[in-house]
Amino acid sequence: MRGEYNTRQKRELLRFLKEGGLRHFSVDDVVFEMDRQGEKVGRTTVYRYLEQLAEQGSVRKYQNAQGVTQYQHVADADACGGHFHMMCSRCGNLLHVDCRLMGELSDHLMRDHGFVLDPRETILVGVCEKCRNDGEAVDHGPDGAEGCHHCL
Amino acid sequence: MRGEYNTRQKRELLRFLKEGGLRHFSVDDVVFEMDRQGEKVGRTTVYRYLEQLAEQGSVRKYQNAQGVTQYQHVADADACGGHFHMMCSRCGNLLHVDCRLMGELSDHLMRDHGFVLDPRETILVGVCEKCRNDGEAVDHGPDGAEGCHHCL
DNA sequence: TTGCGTGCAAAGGTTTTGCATGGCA
DNA sequence: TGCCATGCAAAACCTTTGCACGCAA
Repeated sequence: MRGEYNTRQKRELLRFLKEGGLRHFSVDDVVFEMDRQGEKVGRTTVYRYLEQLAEQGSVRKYQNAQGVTQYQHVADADACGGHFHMMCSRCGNLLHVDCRLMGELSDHLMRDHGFVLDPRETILVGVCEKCRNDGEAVDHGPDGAEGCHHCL
Repeated sequence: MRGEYNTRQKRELLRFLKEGGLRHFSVDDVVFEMDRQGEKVGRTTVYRYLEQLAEQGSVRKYQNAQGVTQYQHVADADACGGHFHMMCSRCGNLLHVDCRLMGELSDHLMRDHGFVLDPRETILVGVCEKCRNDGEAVDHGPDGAEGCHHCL
């Protein structure tokens, strides 16, 4: 059965994801950055382990604007279950939205359209404030997560 | 300059898209189905022409859950510009949402989060009514577009 | 006739799979 | 010792690019 053995690769991969907070990575990012930290983990192993974590819900998985799979660790399996995400199509960063309004939208779609919205899978796409101001693509730094100051 | 010549491939491709209504296709779907209709069009040409149409706004382009690029023809370039789309993660169908609530959400994200939501790129993911009732994946037929009976 | 459009073939990039080896329990 | 985990190499996919030929204007 899968996930039985406690190996160095699993330990280090999990540590790496935890330390990354809510950052999102491609498989390449993970391989490259872990290598930089002196932890060699095979690309295949990264794919397989992230897939496994995704199935059990402790990482989320989505496609970025370029069609490359991105992964994000959610410490608590429910940490990102209650809110939504916005992705900036310019810089690719993921922002977290925890609005009453999103709940209302969910309720409405369910009640009036019979559609059960999945916050884990849905990503709102647009252009973030910084990119809009800069007028060009920029990297917002390690995370890009921001609290909403106007609704919860 | 691009788009100058009126070729058989362009004509047929456009006809095919128009006849498809709001269906969404992968490049493979287009090549395969057109071939079945007796219209041979090279895969490369399909890629190039769809890309061209996407740039000028008459087809929308997005990644499905498996990371394969999907295209959808929007007869009028603005036909799908003002509203949002929901995709059922079970059957893959795209539904159209034209709610006041989505407008409110846009306004709020803009005003309070500085985020400019793009209706063309954003796809709400969840499970549609039919799949929820069926309890399993089904194909809802050629389109799947539905009007909203409760808000505009 | 000119030069855009087409499509084959090849390259590019990402992800999956086969298989022999390594290492946990 | 038994069996899962790992990682190399190769395959499988999807998409883009190079290039010679075809065809619209």
